[in-house]
Amino acid sequence: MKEALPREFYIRDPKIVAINLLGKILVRVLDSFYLSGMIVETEAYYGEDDPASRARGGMKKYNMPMWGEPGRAFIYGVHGNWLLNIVAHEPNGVGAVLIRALEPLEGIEVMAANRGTNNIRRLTNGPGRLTKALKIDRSMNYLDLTSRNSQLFITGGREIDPREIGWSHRIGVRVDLDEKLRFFIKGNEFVSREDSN
DNA sequence: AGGAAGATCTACT
DNA sequence: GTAGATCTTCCTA
Repeated sequence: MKEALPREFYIRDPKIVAINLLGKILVRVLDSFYLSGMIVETEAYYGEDDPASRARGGMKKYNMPMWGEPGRAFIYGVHGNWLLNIVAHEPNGVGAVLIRALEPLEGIEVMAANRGTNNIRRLTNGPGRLTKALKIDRSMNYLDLTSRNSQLFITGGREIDPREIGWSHRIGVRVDLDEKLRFFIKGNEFVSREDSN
């Protein structure tokens, strides 16, 4: 199996990281077997100047990872769901990328059991759904995703042609930035929702 | 101590 | 398409 993506991958503008994470593989090591899926939908979040970011309002105990080391997990809860982000920013910056949807690859039966459904398309096509399918919760906060020794890491997947990528405003936020910061693989059936450019 | 908001999900019509 | 459940965290007192 391939190596984990190196730390340098995440030491860039969150928007660049969000786009480049499309097509990569998220791997969850559970007991002695693997659950994995290809990342098909992401969103970029910035620092205190981003009204939709959890960094808005300054550093708190729960959002500290956004100021921390790129390539680590940032996990927090909304509406009773855990959401998985990857810390991503330029040196001395603040930011993270939300993983919004996966295309399931390995361990589909286990994911189905974790989710309590046999509908493959609904296994991991949303930020709260994929964390449940892969058994990701707050205990994995700030875990290093650049190490193959971690229970959660990211490896290279397939190359995505820029023309395969669609984008839209971020979903579920009340006040968004002018720039469209949600990215997805066009036509992929595991994207949470298809939107126009 | 209590209330409200929020990067969501499910079930139902 | 809409309503209600959900639960962590923050803000105010």
